[in-house]
Amino acid sequence: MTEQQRRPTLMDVAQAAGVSRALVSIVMRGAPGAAEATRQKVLDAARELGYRPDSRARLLRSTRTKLLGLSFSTGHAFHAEIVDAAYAEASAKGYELALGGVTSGRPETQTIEALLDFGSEALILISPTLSSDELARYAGQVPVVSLLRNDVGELTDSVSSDDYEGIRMAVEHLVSLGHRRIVHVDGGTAVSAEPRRSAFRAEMGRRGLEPAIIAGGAMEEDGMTAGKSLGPDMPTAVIAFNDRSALGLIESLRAQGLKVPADVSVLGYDDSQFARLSYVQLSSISQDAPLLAAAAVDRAVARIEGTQPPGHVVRTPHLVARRTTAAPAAGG
Amino acid sequence: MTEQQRRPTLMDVAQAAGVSRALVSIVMRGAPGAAEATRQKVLDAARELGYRPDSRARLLRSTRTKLLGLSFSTGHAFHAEIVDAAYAEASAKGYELALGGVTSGRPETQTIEALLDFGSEALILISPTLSSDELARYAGQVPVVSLLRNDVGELTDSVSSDDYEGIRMAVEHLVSLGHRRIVHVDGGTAVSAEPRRSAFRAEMGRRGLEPAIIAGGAMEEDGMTAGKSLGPDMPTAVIAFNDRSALGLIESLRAQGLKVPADVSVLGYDDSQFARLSYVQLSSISQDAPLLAAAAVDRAVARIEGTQPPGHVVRTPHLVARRTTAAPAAGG
DNA sequence: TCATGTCACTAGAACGATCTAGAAGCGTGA
DNA sequence: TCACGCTTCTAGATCGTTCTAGTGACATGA
Repeated sequence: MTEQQRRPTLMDVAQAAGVSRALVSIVMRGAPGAAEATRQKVLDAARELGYRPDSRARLLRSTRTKLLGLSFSTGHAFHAEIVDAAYAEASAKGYELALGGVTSGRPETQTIEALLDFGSEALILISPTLSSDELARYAGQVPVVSLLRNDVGELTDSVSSDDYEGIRMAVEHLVSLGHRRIVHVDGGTAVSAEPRRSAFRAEMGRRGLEPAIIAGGAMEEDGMTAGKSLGPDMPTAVIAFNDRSALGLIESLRAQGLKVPADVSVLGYDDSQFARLSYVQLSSISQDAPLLAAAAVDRAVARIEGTQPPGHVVRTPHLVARRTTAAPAAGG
Repeated sequence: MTEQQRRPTLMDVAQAAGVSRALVSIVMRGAPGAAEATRQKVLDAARELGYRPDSRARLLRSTRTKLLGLSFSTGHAFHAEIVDAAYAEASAKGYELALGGVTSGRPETQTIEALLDFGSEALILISPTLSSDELARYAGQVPVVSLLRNDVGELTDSVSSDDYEGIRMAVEHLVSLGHRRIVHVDGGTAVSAEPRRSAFRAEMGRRGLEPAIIAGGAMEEDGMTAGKSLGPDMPTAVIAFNDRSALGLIESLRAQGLKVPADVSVLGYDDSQFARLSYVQLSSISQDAPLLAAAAVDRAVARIEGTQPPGHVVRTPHLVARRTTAAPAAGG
């Protein structure tokens, strides 16, 4: 049943239309240099045969691939949002996206190699875990844009959100509501956990408050665990490393019979889809995935097409106040 | 800074090693036909120059690409789990994976075209929404495997989980716990919502029970809404369309002051990562993503390498009983 | 000694597109 | 009439591989 017939080539179309291969190439590319009548004739023949240009051959000849490689972690919902936005921005700029998934069994380097093999003209890496040196090695081959992480050395571009400013806003928000005893459940070894930790320390210190930090992580489980250890000395507000941790934290507080935000305010980070769920309504710091993604794509395209040196773009996050933060109880 | 020097080719390596291009090609492919000493000499030269085979040229010449196209929906965590497993299975079979994301702004056809342009030798589509006819058109070009959906016509392969059996197990589980008043919150227009609906009707009917069905969907919000409409005539158990819906449902029940599973048992579907979260512990029907993914990859590879006709693989799901299902209260 | 086979290697033609250089057709002005 | 420029079209080289068909060297067996 499956007709495994050879797929038509430029040559076939050329013969069908009675012109040369070169002219068919011109028409298919939409390049100038073909009379309108011939153009139509060729297009008709191509449609008739079901011709589809062979990108391998095309790309081999014309060093341009118009392809951006994007690596992301499967399982990070926040990354998925970035992928969405990146698709839109890339296609608006006339580029296609090659996706590479990083999973537990598939290290980042392997994903990057695959993206390069596809012919990516630039790489956009979401929260890369490679060292600056390793990144620099790739950056010698193609422009590399690190997304959500900015300590990547001079040869790699970066587009990130201002972690300090995000935490400052978080502290500011809670303090202005009247909170004084605020705890930060950190991100452990996750990318950008450290800058947030130190930002928290600095901003609390600046206000003369005690910067209590508890070990956490990037997942619900981490928030759960942190929530339990909070027990004896319960603060009036908690800033979680991210939304997923915040969700686990809230769950743990509930289990302890505490109400959010009546007894404890909880602030997330990322403003992910979880935060927006109607039954969660998590107050969160938004890094604005679509904007970041667009900026990263723009940066990659600029590097490909221009001769600009690598640069570091930092965007300011913003606070999205929902239902999990409020003024502390009178006795707090 | 960025040295934009031409990347080395087979020719460069050949000259450096003092042999012919063909021999370098043989060595790089690990093909037989080269003396060990020469092999080493060539490999050294290649390493020295930082040679990396140009996949475009390679693929152009050897019609084989060893590439499987996989389309998935960003935002579906369950799909991400499949992607993970597919990567592992594909690489075990010596294939690379090309990922294509389907988003709201990027229809399935566009994703498929992109995957074909990359040179995919077969397509694996997770829950495709195209009609059988449209799928058949693509199936004329390359083998197409539909994952999680099996009503795809004769020309398209499919790997799916037995929805009837899944629902049967769900009903069986709840009935054996002592439940009689069971409601199914369905998946609305989602893929495989219909087979689950009718399976529920049949299995309840077979037991002489009333098959109550409430309109739902695939997201938390849908479960929330359904949960509210349950109000006046609360059943003792609910089978949700999937885990996300189940989560919303549980949240809605909680808001109504009901305890799960003491007052109402809730059963999910997919056994996704959400179900496994320690604070959720959702009982669920597992479709076993890794197994399904592996089966789909196997099927695709078999179709590529053999001459088998399209086929439909159906796997049996299994029940994972956790903490959200229990015997109904005495008065129930 | 000579056909035969095996092994290591090579020259040159593919693959299917794009690109360069140039040819053909046609109108225009000197 | 001829040179010139413009538009439209074509032949052939080219991209970096793999594949086909072979070549030469050497060993083997009759």
